[in-house]
Amino acid sequence: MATLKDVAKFAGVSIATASQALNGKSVNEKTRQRVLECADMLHYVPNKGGQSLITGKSNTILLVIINSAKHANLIRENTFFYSYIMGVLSEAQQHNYNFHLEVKNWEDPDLLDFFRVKCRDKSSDGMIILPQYIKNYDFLQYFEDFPYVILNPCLEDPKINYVSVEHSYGGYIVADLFIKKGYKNIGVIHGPDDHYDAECRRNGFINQLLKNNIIIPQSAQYYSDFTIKSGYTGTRKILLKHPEIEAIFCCNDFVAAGAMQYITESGLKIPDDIAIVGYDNIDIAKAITPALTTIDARLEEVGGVLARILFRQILDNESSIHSFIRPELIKRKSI
Amino acid sequence: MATLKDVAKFAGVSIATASQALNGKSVNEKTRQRVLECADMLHYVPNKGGQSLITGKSNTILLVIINSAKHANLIRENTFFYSYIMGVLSEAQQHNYNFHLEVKNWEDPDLLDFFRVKCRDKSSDGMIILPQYIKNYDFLQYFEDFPYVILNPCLEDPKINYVSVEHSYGGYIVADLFIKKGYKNIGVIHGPDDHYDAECRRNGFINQLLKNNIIIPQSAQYYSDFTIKSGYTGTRKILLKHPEIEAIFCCNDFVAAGAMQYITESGLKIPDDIAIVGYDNIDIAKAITPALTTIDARLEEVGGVLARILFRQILDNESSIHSFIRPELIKRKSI
DNA sequence: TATTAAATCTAAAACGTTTTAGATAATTTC
DNA sequence: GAAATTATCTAAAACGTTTTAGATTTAATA
Repeated sequence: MATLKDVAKFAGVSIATASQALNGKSVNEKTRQRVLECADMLHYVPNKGGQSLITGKSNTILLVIINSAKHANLIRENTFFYSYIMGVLSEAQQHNYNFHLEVKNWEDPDLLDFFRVKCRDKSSDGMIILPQYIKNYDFLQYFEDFPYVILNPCLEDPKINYVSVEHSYGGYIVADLFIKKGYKNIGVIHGPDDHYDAECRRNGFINQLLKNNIIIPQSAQYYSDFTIKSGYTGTRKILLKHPEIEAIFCCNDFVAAGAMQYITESGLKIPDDIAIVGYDNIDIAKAITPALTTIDARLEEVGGVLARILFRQILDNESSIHSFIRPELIKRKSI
Repeated sequence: MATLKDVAKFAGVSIATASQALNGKSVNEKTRQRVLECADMLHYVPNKGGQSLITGKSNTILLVIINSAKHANLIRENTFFYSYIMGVLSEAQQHNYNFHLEVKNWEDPDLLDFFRVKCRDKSSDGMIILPQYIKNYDFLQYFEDFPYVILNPCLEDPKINYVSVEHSYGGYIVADLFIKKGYKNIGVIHGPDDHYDAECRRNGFINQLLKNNIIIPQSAQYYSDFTIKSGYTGTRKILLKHPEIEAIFCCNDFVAAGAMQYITESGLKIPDDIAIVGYDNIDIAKAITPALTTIDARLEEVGGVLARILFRQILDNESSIHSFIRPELIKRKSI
């Protein structure tokens, strides 16, 4: 495999000149052409390791998804991560950066070590962290000057870099929609109680109802694990006890799909008998019948924003960057 | 940031000894302990660039999805890629390898160059290629000894490394199922005509029907672009002309979802009035009502197999590896 | 033409590892 | 106790770049 040395020798110049010619530094135009020709002829491609060693840059960004082992399937089955990934990836490609992906568990005994290493081994220039099921942020101790950004951290410390999707606002929108529609008998299927984003949705939703003097009894609330199945069983549980229910807010679109399966099987009509609202707006929301009214968590956009914030740190040396994104209602046919 | 030199100095040994101590080579156990302690104390982490430069390895594998610009949304919206990704990623992590992802288009003017560079810049040790909408395999010219594996190449050249999912068999299964159920009036919504996998399904399906003297008129066949929408319009087009149709084979689960939307809206019952079979077995298949009978393309498993074949090249220096995977029927409620 | 300024090039250092061949020290063997 | 063996260590080279400071050549000025 040809190296810069070979190219230089072939072109009859020094290594330094060859390097400069290839990197657009000032050299005589005639020699530049000669070097470029030789590089081409020898199929020269710069060695990334060599470049990285001297520049200290890898031209790579790293996306880390941290999951809870208790909910292992969340990552594999919940394709909304795919949207984040595409958002980040496309931004990375626009910056001519490589994209590196890792999935870790909070329970991994080497989790802290993972971060320690990744912040120091120069394999990436910055890190985007998607923490599911918050445990703690001990790992931040290793970051020092290493660029990073966290999605929806549960502590909004002004010093850390983060993007916050205002899920409590998302919950608020749904509550407001229910109120406007005049629903009084309402059910809700929450996310897992240790899932921060789900907690925000829950609070936004419940509080707005409270303000309008609507209280949902505990027996009309169910804590799901975000899966279709738990949406199904949750809905059954609620409806058996509360046949009067007119509308159900589901913490995500999978749960909504499960809810709709149960409701349809029971011979009830959506939205006439029971209205359903989901959350996230993943592809499933468009696929099911009737098409699901849901809250668009703007997943791909969030991925892009995360990446851009990271690049502001990497390229412009900014710090303490925060960004807030409001989810929005997507009206379809289920309410 | 501490380097090996620092660790060595601190421990009072040479750089060589420090390196050997850290890499489990034979050194006196007492000095090893000393070196490890110092490394720890200084927060030492080996620099990847330096390592890669000398070893020629990056401990990284690269997954490249090649799409057609004409069908740009396929990648972003069709989350079955997510399953491939998870399959590859988890295998990579088990080998302690990093995972890089790229999405390219056949139309990218720099596509060839991309491969030329990636095969030579030492940023990865091998490449998995998922070509959608086959154009050609010119890029293989750059691979020489660079480890790679292709999913479903349209040319099954014994010299190249590939995994072949027998989609024609998948098509065959569905045809057989329809025949066993006694359906005579059958509709089919194909994938795009320039999509190789879709072509295989089509042929397997059509041929098996032919063998049983069933011919589907052109007006009961529709070429979709794999989206929900085209499933919807395709189904409408077919059913308006052929109200007698009893079953429809959809080229993927999105299309099946669209088909089901139209059918349900028309007041028809699935599967009583019309049976539907999808393809892929992505999450949507479980989410829609009734749950979709479909062909499991074993996406995550395929990702794992691809990665393992790549590692056989990287680690064991094997070559010309082929693997064949049979899709299988998943019976649910739509037939 | 001599002097100065600008353009062009290069030698050498540096980045942080791993590995090899050999030096030194410790241990075993007879 | 000397010779042979083994264990332990190190100096130096190598990997392939980029960058810096200065050397050389060329062009511009007076």
